[in-house]
Amino acid sequence: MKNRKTREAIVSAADTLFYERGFEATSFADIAAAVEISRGNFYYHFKTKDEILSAVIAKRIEDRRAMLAKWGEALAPRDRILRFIEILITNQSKIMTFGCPVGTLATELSKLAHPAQPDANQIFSVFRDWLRLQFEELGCGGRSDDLAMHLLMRSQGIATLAAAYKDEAFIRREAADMTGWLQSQLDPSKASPRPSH
Amino acid sequence: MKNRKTREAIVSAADTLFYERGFEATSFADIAAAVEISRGNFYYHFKTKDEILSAVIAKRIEDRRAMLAKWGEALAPRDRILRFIEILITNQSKIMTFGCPVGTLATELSKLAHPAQPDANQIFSVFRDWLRLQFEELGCGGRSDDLAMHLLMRSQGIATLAAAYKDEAFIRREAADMTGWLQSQLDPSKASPRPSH
DNA sequence: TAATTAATAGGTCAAATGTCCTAATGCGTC
DNA sequence: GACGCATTAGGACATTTGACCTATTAATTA
Repeated sequence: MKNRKTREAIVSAADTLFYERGFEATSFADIAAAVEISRGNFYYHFKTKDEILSAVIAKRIEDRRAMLAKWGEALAPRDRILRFIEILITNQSKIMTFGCPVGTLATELSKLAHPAQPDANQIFSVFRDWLRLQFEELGCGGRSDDLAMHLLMRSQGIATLAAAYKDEAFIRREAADMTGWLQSQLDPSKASPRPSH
Repeated sequence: MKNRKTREAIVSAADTLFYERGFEATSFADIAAAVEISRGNFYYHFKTKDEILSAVIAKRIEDRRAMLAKWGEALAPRDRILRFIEILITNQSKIMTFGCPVGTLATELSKLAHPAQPDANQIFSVFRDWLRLQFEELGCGGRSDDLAMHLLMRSQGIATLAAAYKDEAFIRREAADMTGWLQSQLDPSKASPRPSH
């Protein structure tokens, strides 16, 4: 079926455009042009803009779940968390240009009081729940969710400032500090009070 | 002159609306309605939307400068930084609903590739420079700017997650953790590796 | 091959938006 | 009181947007 292929192309293009320009700033025509289809064809697949948004959010959730599942197969819990921190380095240039795809969408939908806001938060929760699980496996018990939120918080803060200042060194420095923080949490005895500063 | 009064009312209303709904999502009509003036009158004061944006950014910079100057008179450097952290608690409910006014504007303008983005970043820099100055006064020397960025980073991360999850306890917990971090930086000997977690 | 469904193209529509203009009104000065 | 400038009102306009419709083509099935 050509159906699925076109549909996926639309969702993929919308995903990119929503990330790079924002949800509101992206129009039907923009997406249709990116996929090189007519607006009519577009309407055949998605009746409303909210429908595309839902599809994009679903795709993002699925993509992240798949990524984390891959890490789960190959890495130990501690290394999985380190890999999470490394995303900041890996996606450096995109983050410096467009910020964090998860955070910026959640923020935008929050301001628009958009009904899909809870769905967008689910993308956050994919990471939150996964991180909590890693900390639990590492024996952090009841602190695990707090630690997960702390890591998420740092990622969001780093992404926001990185996008504002376009400062590579800042990202690297804070990623290293995050790693130091992680070690101090998992191995309190060896912790240094000044990890990298 | 009535001129200035109307102008200030417009900028003030635009400031609020840009914060609560975002820049793009706020229309001329929205602002005019909020001030209860006609669009024609509006156009007399501001010819383009970008002109209003500039005025709003200038106002935000001025407001923050004034706030920080006040703190400078009454508080010691250390307490000034603590007061900065307290903003998160003081503005809790607004932050949980609309995020950080500084970060969300900078992010939005960044995505729109808006020419005023550097101006919006100046609001960030008001805090960054001020925080750096406090750390310098506290004898942190060359680390001062990094420490300032670290505090900004945490504020942004907390605001983003607070807006997503609307979690008061999270804000309080992370604000306390930030305070602990501050103490560990200013007074390394007494530092505990697990401030609050 | 004929019939039916899936998919695409392109045009239309009302509403909203940023921008601009002109006419009217207030208001201080001579 | 009359003049001139500052301010305000409200409408006009082109463009864009999300949404919708119908006609046409491609694909599948009978």
